[in-house]
Amino acid sequence: MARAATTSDAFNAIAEPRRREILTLLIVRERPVNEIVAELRLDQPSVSKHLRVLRDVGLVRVRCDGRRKFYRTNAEAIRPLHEWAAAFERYWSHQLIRVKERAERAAAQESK
Amino acid sequence: MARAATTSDAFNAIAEPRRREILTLLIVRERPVNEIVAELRLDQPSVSKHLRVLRDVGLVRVRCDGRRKFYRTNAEAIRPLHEWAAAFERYWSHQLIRVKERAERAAAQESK
DNA sequence: ACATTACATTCCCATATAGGAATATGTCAA
DNA sequence: TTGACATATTCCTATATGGGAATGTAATGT
Repeated sequence: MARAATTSDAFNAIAEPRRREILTLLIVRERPVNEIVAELRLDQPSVSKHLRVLRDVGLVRVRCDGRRKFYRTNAEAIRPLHEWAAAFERYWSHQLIRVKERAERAAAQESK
Repeated sequence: MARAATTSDAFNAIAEPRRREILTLLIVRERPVNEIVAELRLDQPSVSKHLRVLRDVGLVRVRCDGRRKFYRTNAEAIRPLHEWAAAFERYWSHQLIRVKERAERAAAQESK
């Protein structure tokens, strides 16, 4: 089998750096497509395709107004990612403590 | 261009569900490959290949002991993901507040 | 009606899988 | 040495891109 589709879930969708940039841009406020194009300096079709992926997994929402479409990030859809990563939080704290302790022991050793 | 390599960064590496399972398993304690195989019921070559990807992006570390290799999750490498997602945290809080307020207004309207 | 603006979709292609099967490499035990 | 055990790598293949170019579609202005 090949790699899972980018639209299979938020984890796959955010693997693409451009899509993360779009999400960061659209969390501040909604924007029409041409503004995203101008801001990120990407081709319009490229932006539309990324937005399609983001929309498919619920990471962005659209509001239509005439011929313009305003997109905005749906923060709620990023929560699962945050929670998955947060489960490791206490471990890196521990690792930092261990690193700190080791450094302190080394410093104490050195000063002898 | 095709999709970025799974080894290009942690975001791409964790897009694969099996790799996330491996990371969750190996955060508790280090384990030799055959234990991962048994625990997750995957083929050994598959596990080795996933571990290779995880190792390339620094998400796991190895300790060799005779013919066995003990892998463990390097929590520190998950931190960037956590921080990226955390930047959206306050927005979903806001969204939740808005949803709550809307629900309350609707309820108030209904009771009239 | 017609040109223009704003987006979306389609086609083509080079590239990177992930899984399965087979094989290679490295280490220990008798 | 030889065989068993533990892990890694290589081949093969179907599939899914992401970028570029071209085209489709819908709404607006004149």
